[in-house]
Amino acid sequence: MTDPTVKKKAGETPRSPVGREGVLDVAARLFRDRGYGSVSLRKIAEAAGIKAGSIYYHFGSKDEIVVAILDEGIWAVHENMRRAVAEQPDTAEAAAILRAAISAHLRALLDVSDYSSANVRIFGQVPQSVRDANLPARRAYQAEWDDLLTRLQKNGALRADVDIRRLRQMLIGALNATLEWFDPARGSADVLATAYADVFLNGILEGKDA
Amino acid sequence: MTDPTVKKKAGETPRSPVGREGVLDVAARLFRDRGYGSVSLRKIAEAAGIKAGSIYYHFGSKDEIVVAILDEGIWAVHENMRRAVAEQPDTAEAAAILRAAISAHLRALLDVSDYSSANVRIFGQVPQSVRDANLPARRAYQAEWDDLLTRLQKNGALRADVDIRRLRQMLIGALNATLEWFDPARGSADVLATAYADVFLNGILEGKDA
DNA sequence: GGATTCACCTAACAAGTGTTAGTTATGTGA
DNA sequence: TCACATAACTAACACTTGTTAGGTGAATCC
Repeated sequence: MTDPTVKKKAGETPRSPVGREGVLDVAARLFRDRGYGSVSLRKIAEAAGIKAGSIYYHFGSKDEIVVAILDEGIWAVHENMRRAVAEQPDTAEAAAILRAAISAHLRALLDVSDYSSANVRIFGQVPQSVRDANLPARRAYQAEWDDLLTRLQKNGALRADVDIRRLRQMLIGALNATLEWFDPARGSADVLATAYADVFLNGILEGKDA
Repeated sequence: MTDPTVKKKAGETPRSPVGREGVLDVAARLFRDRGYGSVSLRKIAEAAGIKAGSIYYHFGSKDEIVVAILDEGIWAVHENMRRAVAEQPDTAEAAAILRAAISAHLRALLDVSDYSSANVRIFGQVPQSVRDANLPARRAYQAEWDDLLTRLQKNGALRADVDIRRLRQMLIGALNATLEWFDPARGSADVLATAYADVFLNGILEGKDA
């Protein structure tokens, strides 16, 4: 009577495995929304549709999950930003290159990657050992920005008197802060990126730009 | 033999009470450094030099502590910023007023108040009910900024095409983000405020300012 | 000097924490 | 068909969590 090739009862979803990736996806969103200390393995498991103990099939500890999320988060912004800059034509002006980088960073946080937004929001809350594990990736991304800004300054496009390291901290910090209030229903990440670039490039005082 | 007016044994500090304020001071610093979910009442109590149960003499719940810290934090920045603007002479230029406000906000976070920095860092992690309790204070402070920026724009000092609400979010967000990396050993909050104001007022492109 | 108040203490509670060990059902390759 | 790998499961562990009830010693007031 019952087809032997169909093992599931009617009405049951085939129930494909959640897997390591599914756990990470769900955990990244929870960490981003509620913070590191407020998210337990049982909450992650429940949101993923499995039981807490099962998480240890994929990960050795809670911190291992967090490190994986933090690393993937940096990788995603880094890749997004690097590609956007590389895609600019050789003839591109300094302003256009900077705009592309700003937009890429912002879109990674607000549109593309839950991992990137999770990284920004929980990095300051995780144990020191977890932070340390994520530091190399962070530093590599910062170096990418420093290289770009230094190049533009040497070309004479940026003021000579701005400290590159501090400028990078200001820029990334300002962009990351959008996570605190950005509402996709109120405007796109792209429009926001343009507004940020306008202010950073030309300032807000009347009558100062070309 | 022993003086009856001296009740403590020699070597013992008079042991003045920690009190409500002492608990709040210690809690604000812990919340700021470790995040909301990672700080238990027992950790607060230990840091304050009392036992966990004793906290309930001063507060009705953990959330009551957090709300008190968040409110005090906004009050401190708000007061700092309002005073700095009010102290500007009537003849002050728009740029000078804005610089004063920026500097006041930044100093409140980085120098003056552990409560203000705690607010910025944990607001996004606390339960909805706690957030709601702090919202009126937040909105009042935001309105103060919006008023200031609108006034400067009407005077023609700020570009007419910048959206005030978004500019305020950009400004406060950028300044708040300094908490993530600021190191007092590397430079004062005042110097940092000047650098931020320079960028926001004039931008970073070469050859654009007066 | 007795009562009261202040600021703490101890001890316990039920619920939730990360983690481990052992088990089970499903699918795949030989 | 048997062996194995995959991806879960259950049940428990020691510990931590916010919170409560009741008790204690010192200072203050009448």
